[in-house]
Amino acid sequence: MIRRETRQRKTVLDVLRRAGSHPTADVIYGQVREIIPNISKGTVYRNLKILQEDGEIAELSLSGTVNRYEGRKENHYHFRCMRCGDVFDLDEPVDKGLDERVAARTGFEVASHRLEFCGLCRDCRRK
Amino acid sequence: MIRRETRQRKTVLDVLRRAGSHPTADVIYGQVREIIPNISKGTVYRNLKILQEDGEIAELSLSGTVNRYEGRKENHYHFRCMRCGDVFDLDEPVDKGLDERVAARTGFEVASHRLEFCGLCRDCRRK
DNA sequence: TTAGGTGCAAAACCTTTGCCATCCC
DNA sequence: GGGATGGCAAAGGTTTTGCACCTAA
Repeated sequence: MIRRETRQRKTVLDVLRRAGSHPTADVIYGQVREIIPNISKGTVYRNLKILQEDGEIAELSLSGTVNRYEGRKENHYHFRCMRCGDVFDLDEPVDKGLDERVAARTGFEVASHRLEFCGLCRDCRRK
Repeated sequence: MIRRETRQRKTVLDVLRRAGSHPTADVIYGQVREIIPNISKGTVYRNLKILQEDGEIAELSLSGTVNRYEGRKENHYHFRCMRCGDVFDLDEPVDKGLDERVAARTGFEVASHRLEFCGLCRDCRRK
């Protein structure tokens, strides 16, 4: 399947890259609609899926039912505030050897790992 | 709100504790129904939520839309096979100091962390 | 007795899909 | 031209909820 460059797909990617956060599909849809007012939700979902397949973006399946997306490519870790629900990127260094150690110990083929912290963010712990 | 001990809630917890895996709500529903044939799905969902609130069980929000649940209380890590979708518990030692290090670095209050590996399980990598 | 719980069914959500028109290469 | 995409709306699947009836304490 040869990908075609469409305005819709490009805009979805742009919005996500510029977001700097981890928006839900619905939030992305809202922002894209400011640029392409008649874009449909189905198109946003389809393109989010395609961009994932192409490795352009990643789907974050953190807690909760709703998926969130992010545009960064390098692996990094996340912190989710249990009060406000916001998700932050962390600078914590990524342990590159972790995958290999687990692979050696389990016999599984380890492709990647994902580390998520949970607690209260700076703003919420003050309240 | 004072909790009452009902057969339904007790059975949901029992099933999950004995499962040793990470079943979806639907799978739990199926197994509970072998014991209480006329239990409703709503009750299973309600009790899964209550048991979470009480810290008896945990919801795993790994990839995919469907939530999975587990009965273990101590922190431990998971491996998800990207082909068969199964989730395995790992023996990998839990890094107890990790939360504190991140807390010190970020100023967030870190309650816990969750580490998930992704790849191919032993069976699937052979195929 | 009575607040909490259950069953049932409908509603609410999020996401995917089918279809046909449209657009890119 | 022809296959990839988009828009629209309906379908699909999971989870939540309202309500009347129970039931544990």
